[in-house]
Amino acid sequence: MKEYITISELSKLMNVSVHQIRYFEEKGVLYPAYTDTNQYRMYGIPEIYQLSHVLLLRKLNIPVQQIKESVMSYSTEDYRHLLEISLRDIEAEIDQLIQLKQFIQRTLKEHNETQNTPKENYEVKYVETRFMNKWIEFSEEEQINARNLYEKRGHLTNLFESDLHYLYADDKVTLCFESNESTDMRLEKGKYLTKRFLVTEENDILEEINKLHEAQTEKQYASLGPIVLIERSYLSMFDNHNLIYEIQVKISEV
DNA sequence: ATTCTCACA
DNA sequence: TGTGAGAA
Repeated sequence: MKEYITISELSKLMNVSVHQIRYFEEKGVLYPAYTDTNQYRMYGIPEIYQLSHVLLLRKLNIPVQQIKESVMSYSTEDYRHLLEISLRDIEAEIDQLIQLKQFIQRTLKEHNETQNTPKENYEVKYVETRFMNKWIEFSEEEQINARNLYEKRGHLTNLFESDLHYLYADDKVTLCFESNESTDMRLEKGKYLTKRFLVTEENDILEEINKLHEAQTEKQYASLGPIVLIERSYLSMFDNHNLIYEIQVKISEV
């Protein structure tokens, strides 16, 4: 009898919890070799193999129910198929993680940039063509609230994970987000009068729009398109009281 | 030390 | 799909 081990010994051997071993038994994927007179579960070599088999399939995110089916009735072809499915799932996961990684890197980089340039000055800079997806259109007086966000909700999944673009033109505000594909909306490449600023209250935004108009007329720039207000919403993670904005307008020097 | 059951995430 | 607590 001594060549068999108890459940806690098996759990230490395989680095899993005692609980989990019993759970596998309840689900019908691993049974003890026999149960001792004291009702203790006892396990031998075949059970150790079986447990590693189960654990391996679990690592591939295969549900226990399916492991049970596989143990009972799967052909080698079925197993091939099983692994191919897992491969696809794992690759999808890797893609997601890469996306997350890039998001983190972008955010850290942008945060550094905003930290290193606390200047609140206007500057003229060249900006490449950007494609916009129109999301919501509303009038200047209208406020954004949870309700109309919800009612105009589209297929948008990662709401505040990208920069929100507010385009001010013809007394309308159009809320957009940037896209890679070429859509009907676009912001032309060219020189833009730009400024970064922090906002604590809604009113600050309107103020900044007026200031931009002033700066523009002062320097005699003609505007060649909407005023673009970019909200770095995810950067507010670093500071709950402030949102970072960049305001832009395309200009032609006169 | 191990068993079972129940509640919980 | 597990985990944690409590009683036996």
